[in-house]
Formats: sequence, C-alpha cells, structure tokens
Amino acid sequence: MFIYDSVQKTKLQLIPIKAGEVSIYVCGPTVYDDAHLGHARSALAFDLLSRTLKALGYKVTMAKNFTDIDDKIIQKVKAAGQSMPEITSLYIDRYLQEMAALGVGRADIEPKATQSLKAIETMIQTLIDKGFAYRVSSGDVYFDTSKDTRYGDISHRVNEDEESQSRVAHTDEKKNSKDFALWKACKNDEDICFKTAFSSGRPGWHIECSAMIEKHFHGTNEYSIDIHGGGADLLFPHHENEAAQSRCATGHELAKYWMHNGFVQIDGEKMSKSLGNSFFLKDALQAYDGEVLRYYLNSVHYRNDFNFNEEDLLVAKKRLDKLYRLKKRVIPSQASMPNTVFKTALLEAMSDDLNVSIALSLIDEMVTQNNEKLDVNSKDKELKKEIVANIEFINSLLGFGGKEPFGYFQIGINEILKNKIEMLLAERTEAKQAKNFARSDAIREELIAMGISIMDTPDGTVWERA
RNA sequence: GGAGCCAUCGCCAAGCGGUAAGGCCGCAGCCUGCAAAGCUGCUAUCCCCGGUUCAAAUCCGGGUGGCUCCUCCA
Repeated sequence: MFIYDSVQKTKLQLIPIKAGEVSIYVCGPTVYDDAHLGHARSALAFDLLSRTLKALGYKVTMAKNFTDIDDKIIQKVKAAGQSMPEITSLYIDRYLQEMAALGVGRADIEPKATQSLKAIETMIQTLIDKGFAYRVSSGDVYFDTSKDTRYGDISHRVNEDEESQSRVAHTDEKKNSKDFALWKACKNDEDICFKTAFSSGRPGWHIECSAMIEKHFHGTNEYSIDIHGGGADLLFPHHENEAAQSRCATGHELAKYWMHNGFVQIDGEKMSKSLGNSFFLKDALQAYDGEVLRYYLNSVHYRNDFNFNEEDLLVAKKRLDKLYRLKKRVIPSQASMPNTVFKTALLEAMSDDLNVSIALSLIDEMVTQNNEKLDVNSKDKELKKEIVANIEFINSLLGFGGKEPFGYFQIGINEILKNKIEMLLAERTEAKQAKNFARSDAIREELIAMGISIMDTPDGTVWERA
C-alpha cells in the first residue's frame, strides 16, 4: 500500500508500526450544525482507505472524534435554549445517520471531548510540568511554541516574524503570537465549565485530539498511531498544534503518516459557512440517492479539490447505472469467485494512494467486456456467477453495487405508480403482439412522460426510473 | 504581505521521464417493428515561453490563470 504523506509531501509505502495492523485517527466534526458535503467527502475518503487496507489483509483500527465542547456549540446552546448534550447528541445522531446513507462504516472508536476530559487535563498538566505550557492570570493555559524546536515541521511553516502580517488578534498575555490555548478559563457563570487543577474552564480545540489519541492508542516509543487524517484546512494550525502537544507531552511523534483530503467546492469556491454556500448533506440526500452521492463524491481523487455540480453527479449516476444493468442480467446467480485479473487490478489501483479513477475505469471495462460476453451467450452460468462475485467484491472494496438491481432503478416509485406502470406495460405487450405499434408506441410515450424509460429484452420488457 | 496546491479532448478525470486510461456528450454501424438498453468503430500531444535529456504531459527556471492556508472550518 502506498499513501501520500502530506508532511513529507511524497508518496510512501505504508509500513505500519505494528506489522499487519494499521491505526488511523481522523478528525471528525464539531457538532453544532448539520454535516455538509465537505464532511461527507472526508468521511468517504477515509472510509475508502479503511476498506482498502482491510481488503489487503490489515487489521484496521479507526478512530473518529466528535468535538462536543466548543465556542460555537456554546453559542448555539445560548441561542436555542437547549442543553449542550441535547444539541450535540442531536447532531451526532444526524451525522451518523447521514454517513450511513452514504455507506460510510462506523469508526471503531468514536471518542467525544466531554468523555475525554480526564485525559485532556492530564496532558495539559504534563505540558505545564515539563515547561511546555504556561498559565496566565485569567486561568487560560497556553502552549509555548518557542519551547518546541520542531514546531512547524508538520505544515512547513517557517518561523517568520510575522507579527505585522498576522491576521490573528494577539492576546497580551501570550508569550509568542503563535502560542495557542490548551485550556480556556470560564469568563462568567453562564459558561460551561469543568473543574481542573489549573482553572475552571474548557479545553481548547487542538488538545482534544492529542489527548484522545493518547487515551485510546498505545503505539510505540516512536509514534502513537500510523495515520492521522483530516481535511486539508486542518494541516495548520490544528495538526501542527496537535503534533507539538503530543511530541512535547509524550516525547515521541504523534503519527507516522499524515493524510489530508481536498475540499468540496461550489462554483469553484470553497464551501464554507462564512461564504454562505454550504450544501448540507441532508439536503443532498433529499435530492439524490446516497449510493449515487457516494459514487460521485469518491469519483475524484481524495487529494484533489472537488467541484460539486449536478451535471457531473448525473454522469456519475449513469456510470453506476451501467454496473446495475449488468447486475440485472446476472442477478439470480450465486456468486462464485471474482475474476482474479480484475480483482488484482482493482486492489492494485486502490493500493496506489487510493487511485479511484483507475478503479472506476477497470469497473467500466469489466462491465463492457462482460456485456459483450453475455450478448454472445446469455446463458453462461459460470460467467454469471463470476460477474456476481466481481460486483460483490466491488461493493466490499468501494461500497457501491450492493443493492438489488431492479429495486435500484425503482427508487422513489411508490406501489400505486408501480402498479400503473405494470398495467401499461402489460397492455403494451398485448398491442405489440397484435402488431398495433401505434398503440404500443403511444403507451411508451406516456411512460416516458411519467419519467419512466423502458427497454425490451428477450425476457420481456423492463422499466427504469429515468 | 507570507506559504502551498493546481492547469490534460466540448465536460468530468487518470498519468509520477519512454512516446496520451476511463466516463459523459457527439458521429457512424450492429441489434430492434421503431426505440431504449447493450455492443463495435471514430474524436486530444497535454496553459504559454525557455532549459535539462537519446527521450518530458511528466524534471528545472520564468510567465499567465484558478484555488487554498496564515481566523472557526472536512
């Protein structure tokens, strides 16, 4: 398996710190709002990584956190008049539900900041004791970036004296402009506070991930985990800070490899709350099938930016449709073994830093070749079994193609409509047999107007939702 | 102001020094009562200018254009 390491900026062979096992930690969402397409893309990218590693025989342990203490959440609590647990559990549930609709598997460990306070406090105290962190009069605790000689190694940010250029407002009590809060003391009674030795308050954003990783993973004296993942925007400052805290607290590096996924853009611009162009996953799932969305969002390499657009989504659907039409032709057959050449090639493509484009092209070729074979001999039982097995393998590796194919083409059609379609088709078949083509074509027109396309096959007429 | 990423057929998108994958669209054909579906065939020298090399879309330098990070962010 080769993966692109965004710290070394090169593709590297994955050599896990424990042979045969891979530990992954991915930064999850801050749960104060609904998930958008960007969250989906990140989740999908690392889901693909996990599936590929498992297919290669690795034992994968994946952790994805929920940040459930945060300024934004506190704002929402005040505005909505609900408790913090009410708000966070609502969005966690929705997140998990929507990701499930995209076929994203659950992480093995799903830590929450609120459940990790002991680990957070311990790590901060360690940093204070070792002299890497300092408490100011307000009770806030900052990390002293000047004490970490390797600060900047992750994001390759040079130690420029950017005081004048920095857009960050400086707190007077900070020793260095880059120092960041490990702990924020309560400013007034309304704040959500947790008691610690240094002050009553709440953790900073960056410390959560470091503490959770130390709590749940026990790596080696070199690294805590194999792979740390997240969106490209987290590289700095979030991951830089995580790495610094962990390095200084534990004496070893946080992760052996760092992977970052590209953004989802809308009309060529990053999708973000501040730009007001967020596309919520729940709205996307309202309009499109989860499996199609999955196929589409995964169809561009995870490191590239992804420009979301409906036209391309429909192209993705067409490609998925082709796989399901092949499945229709072979469906009642039981799976035998997938074609070795196909399976090997598919795994090889995914092993190369998740080269999905190659994988999808291999699938398209497999579909075309087997359609051709079935055109020649539609009763080849062994071939059909192999095709079923191929599709099952695709489903396990890439997470699509698992549905019952006739049902796939009828998503969103209710029973009443279905009955009407069946009646019209029966009438059309009669008309056709009576050579009454005017009538049969009229029925076809009527169905097309209903959004139904039909196709005559040797086994009778089948229909699809257009 | 600083740092980085990207630029391949009408559109999406692989390629990681050895002579341009795949999909959509389009055209021609097979199949079909006609369609649809399926199949076959056809369609790019890689933003511009230099350089390195026997050989460059791929490496280096300089432009131009787009995006991102330096503030919460997937």
